Amino acid sequence: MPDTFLDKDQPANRFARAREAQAAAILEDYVEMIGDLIEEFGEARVADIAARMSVSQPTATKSIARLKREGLAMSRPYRGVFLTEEGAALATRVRARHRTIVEFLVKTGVPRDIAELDAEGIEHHVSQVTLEVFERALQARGGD
Amino acid sequence: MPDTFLDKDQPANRFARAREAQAAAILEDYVEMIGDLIEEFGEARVADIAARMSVSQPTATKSIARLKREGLAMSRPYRGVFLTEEGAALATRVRARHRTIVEFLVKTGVPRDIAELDAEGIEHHVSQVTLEVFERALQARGGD
DNA sequence: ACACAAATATAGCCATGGCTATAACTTGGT
DNA sequence: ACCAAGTTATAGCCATGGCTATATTTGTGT
Repeated sequence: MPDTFLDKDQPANRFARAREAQAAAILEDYVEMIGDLIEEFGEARVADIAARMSVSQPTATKSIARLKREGLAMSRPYRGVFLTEEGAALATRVRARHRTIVEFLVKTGVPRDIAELDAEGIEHHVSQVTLEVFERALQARGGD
Repeated sequence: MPDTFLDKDQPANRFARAREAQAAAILEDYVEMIGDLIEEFGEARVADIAARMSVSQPTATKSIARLKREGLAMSRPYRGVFLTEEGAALATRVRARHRTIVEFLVKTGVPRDIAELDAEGIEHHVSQVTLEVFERALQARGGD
């Protein structure tokens, strides 16, 4: 079980911690989305990644380069992007976490479409402990 | 009642939305902290701001310059930093929101210290609707 | 009054993550 | 086989938010 989602060292104060989380956020988002695209289409094209992120194609290319540097993705020029084992594992964890948060918010009373929007920002800042609390809350009043 | 916390236009997709929230986050953090310092010490010195943000003094100075550009703070060279009316109002809202989120997490079962840490990242991504849901949840099981 | 210490500002560097414009490569159709 | 269209890469720009090193200003103590 992962103790974290993507971090190397833990910072001193809460602001520094939030900054670190933010740095990981984009990587997590890309990895999750690339996973989605591969599942849907069998491959992730740069153009599709850019469209889904609402970002220009060169921006997507640049971020993908960073993913590659970080060992989360692989690609050859002019070909699709694929995830490494590590990237795929991260994608799985990120997706599960996203779902947990959305479902928790919905159960709490937040309309689903708003829960989806909020979860996108929230998910990168929820600690493992809090995530487990959410999961337990879901199971507790789960069946209804 | 504010419909938002700090935004000019609402973006198309969830990732774009999260990016916007992130851009506002630092301003919100600084404004809240400057408010805290003024309350505690009667003024907010650059050095104290830097220390609390765990950031170098020049970095704090640069961010303060941005606050001034955005009309949230005022200062004269080598003097303390103060909030504009708008900045003070934002600080109040941000502080209330922070407290709501922490209390909600605590009520849900998250240890307070962890709730504090998580709230720091989460708070900038919680919509008004979700915040109200949290407030209602607190009132509902509030007294215990 | 002045020197020195402390605080703030400035200069200049870096990486990230946006963008547009353009080059290079792939691919499909004739 | 080749050309056009579509896709990806590259170049080069900008703002943000980090940093260190250094200049400037404030203010304090003798």
